[in-house]
Amino acid sequence: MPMGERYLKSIRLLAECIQGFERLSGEHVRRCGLTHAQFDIIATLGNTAGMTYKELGDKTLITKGTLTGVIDRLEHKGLVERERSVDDKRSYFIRLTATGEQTFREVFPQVIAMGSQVFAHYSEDDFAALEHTLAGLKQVISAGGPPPILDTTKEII
Amino acid sequence: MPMGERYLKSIRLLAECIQGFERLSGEHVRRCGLTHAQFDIIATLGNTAGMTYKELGDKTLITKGTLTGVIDRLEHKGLVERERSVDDKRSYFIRLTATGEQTFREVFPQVIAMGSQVFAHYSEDDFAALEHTLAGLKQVISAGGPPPILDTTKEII
DNA sequence: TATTGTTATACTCTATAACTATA
DNA sequence: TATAGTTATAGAGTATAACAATA
Repeated sequence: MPMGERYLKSIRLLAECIQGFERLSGEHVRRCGLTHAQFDIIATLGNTAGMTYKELGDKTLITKGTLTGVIDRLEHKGLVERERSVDDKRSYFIRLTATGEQTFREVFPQVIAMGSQVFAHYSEDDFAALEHTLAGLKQVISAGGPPPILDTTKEII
Repeated sequence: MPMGERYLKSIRLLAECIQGFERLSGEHVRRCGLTHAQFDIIATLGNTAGMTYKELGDKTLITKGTLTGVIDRLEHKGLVERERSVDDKRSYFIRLTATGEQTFREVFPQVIAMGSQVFAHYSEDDFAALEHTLAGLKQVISAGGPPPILDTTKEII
């Protein structure tokens, strides 16, 4: 294998892990009538006082034009609500309604329970190793290139 | 943190890694006028003699109804071609055309080169550690639960 | 002038179910 | 009867650009 493709196996594994996890969690999400994007929003807003479109878009990687549609549908379902920001009148705060909170508390634990079963046999060391390697990976990826120093001996985040 | 949520950090990291990687590779993919699903097909067909819809659907997790549309658009662009299977006349083989092969050889190396830069400072040990943890993760996820034995001392695949 | 969010457009993906032709 | 792929439907996500209100 050419050295330029050395990382491909990792990326393939990464993609397969995500696909697999989403396939498992997707059942619970869809059972509540939520799409993946909608669940992303609910999960992002859960346990917060709300945030602006800008923040929501940055966290979920949904562009503003698309976000309006997703929020519209969630608002129509009565799961989120818009409120004008006091500081900046161009801006809206989006937050979960009482119903939205309820959905969050129902769906999220189901996904958590499913994940808990998957990871039932992971030890503290297994988790630590997984987090350490993923944290390093995340850092180089989000930097768009290698970091100044890659210290593999301690936790990065 | 409740023990039931111990794995959430890993999943968040996993999702962020994939998001970050797709954000980087997405540029190259879109620059060639391909969508993510279309690139999946091109990448899956690359370096193969072709495969049936069933196989393509299984590998890319695209359901058959959707797959017809994706293949239609790729065929319309002249990147793939259908050919009736000899063994089973219900079945089609899908393979890259010469143009499709060319696109594969153009786009894929660009994504590879981008990835190579990202992973430039990864050592052989870094790759081994990453693959080992991801392989274990993939196994428990695809099994939908814990594996019979989780042997963390050797490579799983 | 720049930014926040909306609207409009056009396309793609998605799941689902009914359909055909083969097996 | 069961399977491979198509078609039809309806909804949802996506990028993009033009736009209004505000900063």
